[in-house]
Amino acid sequence: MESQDLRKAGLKVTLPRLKVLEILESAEQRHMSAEDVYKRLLNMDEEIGLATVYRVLTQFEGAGLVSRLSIDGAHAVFELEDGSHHDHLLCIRCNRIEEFIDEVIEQRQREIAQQKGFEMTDHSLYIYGVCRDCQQKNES
Amino acid sequence: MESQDLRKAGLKVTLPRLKVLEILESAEQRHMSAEDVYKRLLNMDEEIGLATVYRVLTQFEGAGLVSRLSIDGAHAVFELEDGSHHDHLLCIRCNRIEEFIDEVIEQRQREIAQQKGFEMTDHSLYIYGVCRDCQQKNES
DNA sequence: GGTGTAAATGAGAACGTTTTTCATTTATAT
DNA sequence: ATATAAATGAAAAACGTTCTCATTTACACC
Ligand SMILES: [Mn+2]
Ligand SMILES: [Mn+2]
Ligand SMILES: [Zn+2]
Ligand SMILES: [Zn+2]
Repeated sequence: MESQDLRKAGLKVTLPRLKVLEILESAEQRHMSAEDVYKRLLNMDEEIGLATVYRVLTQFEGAGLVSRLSIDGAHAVFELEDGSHHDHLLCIRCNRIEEFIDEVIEQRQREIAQQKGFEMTDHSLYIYGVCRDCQQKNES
Repeated sequence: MESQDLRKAGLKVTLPRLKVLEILESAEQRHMSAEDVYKRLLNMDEEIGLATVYRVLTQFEGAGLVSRLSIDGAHAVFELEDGSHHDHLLCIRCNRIEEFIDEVIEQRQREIAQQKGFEMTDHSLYIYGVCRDCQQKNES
């Protein structure tokens, strides 16, 4: 019952919020843009505006239910927050997104921040490349 | 003589391009947004449009003369390309930007890409935090 | 179950950054 | 000097995202 998640987050239980949560939970793609979510809503014949989708996703972010990736110049994408930090690998051909976590990198980042006198609050790491599938498609 | 840099890059030698190059070379801040460059031009009483500044910076990027940082949701910032890759630390209070390079992180990234079957083409790493100066200003 | 109130929504306007369009100007090869 | 392709300025458009404001809705209380 997702209603509890919403109430716990101090948000009223409304149809747009339930539907957006449902989409994020059942999507085959874990990382979705606001536009992706909006299109899915249209397919489900839900008359929910794009502005509402943005609002809801932003509120979910504030409530810690989702996190937002700000990839380069592209759209922001959102994913359900599962409490575990991770970073991302992106295919520049097909936009596939893979996740990874590397403690060595995490630790080095902390050391670099300390060495430069920074109190680290966050970091953002994206590795770009061509995924295995896209490499094969390109063999000539 | 910056004209040579331009000609080498296959770009005609024009006043806007010379001025933008000059600004990037003499700026006290190594990282500048298009707007920053444009404002500097106005101060120098050069009547160069913002669209031209964007165009020139984008061409310089294509020619390998400058590189573009796409920081989170903020403006893009540009810096003169010196051939040496580095990553960035950003102060979330005063927007100060510091540079660093860490071979351990670079190497781990290569390993992660390989492990996931990606042919790595690029990466982007930003560490966010509060710089030393801004920490002191906040002591209560 | 009604009622009142604050919160949430939809539609479209506004936003800030960046790109495009198009008529005019300019650099450069001849 | 001339011709031609490239570069420019100004304004409009594009883009993703946020805001405004009139209307609707959730839900605390009776
Ligand atoms: Mn993820
Ligand atoms: Mn730099
Ligand atoms: Zn791919
Ligand atoms: Zn600072």
